[in-house]
Amino acid sequence: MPAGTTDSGLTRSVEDYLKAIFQLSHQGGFAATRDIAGLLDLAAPSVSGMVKRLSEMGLIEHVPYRGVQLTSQGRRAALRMIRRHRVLELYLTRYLGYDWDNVHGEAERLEHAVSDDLIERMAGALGDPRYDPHGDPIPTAEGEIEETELVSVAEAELGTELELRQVGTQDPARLRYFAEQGLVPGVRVTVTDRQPFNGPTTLFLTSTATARIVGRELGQLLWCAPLGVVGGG
Amino acid sequence: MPAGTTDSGLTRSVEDYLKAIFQLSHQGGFAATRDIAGLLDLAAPSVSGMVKRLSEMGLIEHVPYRGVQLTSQGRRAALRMIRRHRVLELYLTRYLGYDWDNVHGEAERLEHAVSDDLIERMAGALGDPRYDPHGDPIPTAEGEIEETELVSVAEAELGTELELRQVGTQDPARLRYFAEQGLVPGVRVTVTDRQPFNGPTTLFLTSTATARIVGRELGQLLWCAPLGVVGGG
DNA sequence: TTGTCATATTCGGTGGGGCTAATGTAGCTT
DNA sequence: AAGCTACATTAGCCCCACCGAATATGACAA
Repeated sequence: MPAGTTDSGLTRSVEDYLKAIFQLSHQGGFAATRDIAGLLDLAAPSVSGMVKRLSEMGLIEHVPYRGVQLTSQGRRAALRMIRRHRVLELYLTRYLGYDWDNVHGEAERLEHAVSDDLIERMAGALGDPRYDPHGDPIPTAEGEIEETELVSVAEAELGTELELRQVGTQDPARLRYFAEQGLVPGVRVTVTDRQPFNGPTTLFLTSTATARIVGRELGQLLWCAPLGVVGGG
Repeated sequence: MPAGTTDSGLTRSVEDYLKAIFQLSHQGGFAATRDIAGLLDLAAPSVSGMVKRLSEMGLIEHVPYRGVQLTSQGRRAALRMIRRHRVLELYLTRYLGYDWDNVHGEAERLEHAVSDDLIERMAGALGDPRYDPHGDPIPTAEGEIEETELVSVAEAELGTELELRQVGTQDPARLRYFAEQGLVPGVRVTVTDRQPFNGPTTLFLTSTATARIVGRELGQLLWCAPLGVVGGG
């Protein structure tokens, strides 16, 4: 293992770039330089420089002025980091008193340092979990990740009963707010109303029989799987 | 926190140097360039360069051609790293199935990445422990470390009953051997014999009533506290 | 005193990864 | 077609932390 590298033989920076690129290329599209820079809080030229190195390493494909895509090798490395991150988040939450709103930063630091061995021990202690505290699927050690078609609360059809699956933010304030509102993965909600012009959505929480009004911005962070239509349209 | 630094505001490298210097300056003496280089597996010029930076940062005092000493600030930072390392070793051993012979490397990687908060959570989960799995004292969060006068098995007087306190190696093979021999912190032993010319020492283990013969090299790794004279001299 | 030798330091160079300022390009608009 | 704007890239620079080669120093021996 050369100096300055982690277990994977990649540097921390490289690992961060790959993770960022993975997150930015949801639908097999290209990740743009400026978006990577935004996500990693770097200047654009730094990204251009790294993009060059990454593509020389065979981890990404670069189409100048268009963006980048992970190669299968790059994707493997990215999924490995995501597994580490999510296993760590769950472990810290389960065993060390972290909450879903403050665990992200700690996992972000540890994900580069822990050995694969330790991650598998943690996963074992957790019973080989499939989801992290935010509901995001944990890739397997073999690099498989569950892909589910989810719909955001802000877009879901009226009258649909949904299961809240993923909360798409790491912002502590928003996460705390969601938790207060009972909007955590696993709860069932029905979309009862939505105001026009990108207005707020009204949800009915099945288990507690209470209503919640969720603005567009937050609604776009709540990802759900449909369970079936409850009320008529 | 500037880029490339850890929680302490120091880089990983700096943290490693400080820890190494602490370990090399047992009795308030100077740590020599070559010894630091040896411990960290670096070339001597690299150490000279870092020594310059560390002394500009006020973390060490450098007497050219003599060596370096930690300042109180440097000592604090070093003890902080040692606390992290030892808390991690104990946590991994207690909760994640590591053994005392394979835990060192993992702790070495994590000690730079974990937050102070996480260390204190681990310490809390462990009940604010005072010793790591090798018997080494864990500095407090405030930077106090227990200093006990210990004597090595290779030097201990004949006829003394001793409590084995610390095992001074991280070498997995030696640690495994010690464990097989029942030579772990906490056991009581009496020195019954020693061959001349730096020969092996014979120990009698109180609890199992068995004898062990320990050569000089290994005997120097086993540190004990005296309990009192048992047999006559 | 003068060598000699081990050790320390200085010098010059490398690579990773970041930055700002300057320049290039794609994709509109007009 | 020309120009504007947003974005990407190149150019030139910095810091960290390492290296080997060359040089300096201290301690001891002859």
